[in-house]
Amino acid sequence: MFEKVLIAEDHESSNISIRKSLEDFGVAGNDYVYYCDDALSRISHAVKCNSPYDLLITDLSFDEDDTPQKISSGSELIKAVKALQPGIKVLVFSAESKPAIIDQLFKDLDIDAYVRKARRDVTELKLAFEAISNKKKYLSAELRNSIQQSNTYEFKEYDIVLITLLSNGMLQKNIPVYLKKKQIKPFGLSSIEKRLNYIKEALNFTKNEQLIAFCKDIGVI
Amino acid sequence: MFEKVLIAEDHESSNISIRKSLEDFGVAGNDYVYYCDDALSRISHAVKCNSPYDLLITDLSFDEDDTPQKISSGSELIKAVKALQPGIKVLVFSAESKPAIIDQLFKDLDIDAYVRKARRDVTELKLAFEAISNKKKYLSAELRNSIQQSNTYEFKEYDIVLITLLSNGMLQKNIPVYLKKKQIKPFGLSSIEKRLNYIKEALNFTKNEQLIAFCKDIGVI
DNA sequence: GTATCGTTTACGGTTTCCCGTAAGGAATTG
DNA sequence: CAATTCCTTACGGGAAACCGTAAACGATAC
Repeated sequence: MFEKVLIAEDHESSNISIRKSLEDFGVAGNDYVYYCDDALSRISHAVKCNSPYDLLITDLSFDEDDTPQKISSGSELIKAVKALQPGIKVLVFSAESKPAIIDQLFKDLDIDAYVRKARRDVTELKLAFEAISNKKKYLSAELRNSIQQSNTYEFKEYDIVLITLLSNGMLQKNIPVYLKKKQIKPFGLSSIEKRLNYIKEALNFTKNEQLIAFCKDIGVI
Repeated sequence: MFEKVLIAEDHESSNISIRKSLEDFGVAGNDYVYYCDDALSRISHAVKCNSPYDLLITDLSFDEDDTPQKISSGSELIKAVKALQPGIKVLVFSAESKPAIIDQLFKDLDIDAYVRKARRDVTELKLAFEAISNKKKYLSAELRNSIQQSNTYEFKEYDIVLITLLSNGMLQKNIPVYLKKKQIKPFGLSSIEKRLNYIKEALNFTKNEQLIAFCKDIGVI
């Protein structure tokens, strides 16, 4: 069972529900914050006071507002927190449904549970608490499946540059001069054509328009 | 003040928070459902019993699951509900942030308030309750701005068809046969080229890629 | 009927894109 | 220092898109 839990969630409504499900689960000592920076300083302070948190519950995306933040996303927060307190358990609670992104959380950030904001999310939160307190990981069967099936193309930074330029209306034949100016290699028109072709082939697309639409959908541009 | 409120929201966590903010606002009589079909039958029943709901609070997107639904989205639900009970007030509570979509809700479905699931959403919910009970509409200043900015060009249905086809990878020169088959006029290649040119000119774009990116951003495709 | 106006379609020249092939360069290996 | 391999760039022919102009069509008015 957890003694101290920290909730980092910017949406008031979600924040309330997380707190409520923690209470239902029998966890009394929980704190909540609406900003990543606040979360990190709480963790840091708790570690210094020798009363560290057992569990961090965090969203992935945090809205920007008039309070500028050093840390602006859940994954950055997790990275920073684990640097301070490697043993802390982490539960991510987010609306994100893209398999590739969720997969990375477990692999790169070694999180302990992922619960998607969805139909039975509160029920799942409790299952996740249960699992973590038994030193297990938690991911719903549904999401586990979609991760296995997902074999999306992994966009490199170079790809994003090209696609962004196209989406800004630059003529393909003018991209070489831009890349040369920015010292991005390769800058030959042929290389650019080849790369775009390669991407489209990998995704089974034929036209740039399709690619742009796809990238907008999955959020890489 | 409202006497009877119905909440249609599939996410357990959001559902809980909406109920809580209604209570805080002093509304005792609220019902909640997790499916659109349930919502419609509740409304229908209440109308028949001569004790109709004053307010419907609904999400826009509902996850599919193993319980197949006739109505699968909030906007369909609103349409069906208004057919039964034209006078009912409607508050949409959703994570959707695309200006075009939110704008349509007010214009086409004549909703009374839109609150985005975001940082201070519970506070906004209460402001929206307040506004509606004073027979006013509610939309946050932030969203009002983004709607004004994105409304530089009004997309017709024909435009959407063309842009969607392009974003699906169809060659421009093949669009005429498609339109002819679907009996959409005009279908001449020249007309298509002219129309696309007209749209791009209006938005100050030069390339299709730019147009696709823009439409994805504001949510018309 | 014919004149007029606006819209739709057809056509042709130019530009851009697409795509295969080959040449140039750098790093690696024997 | 060749030989190789891999990556980058150059080139050229053909396809598609772009763009202006003119012809065809349809509705309306006279």
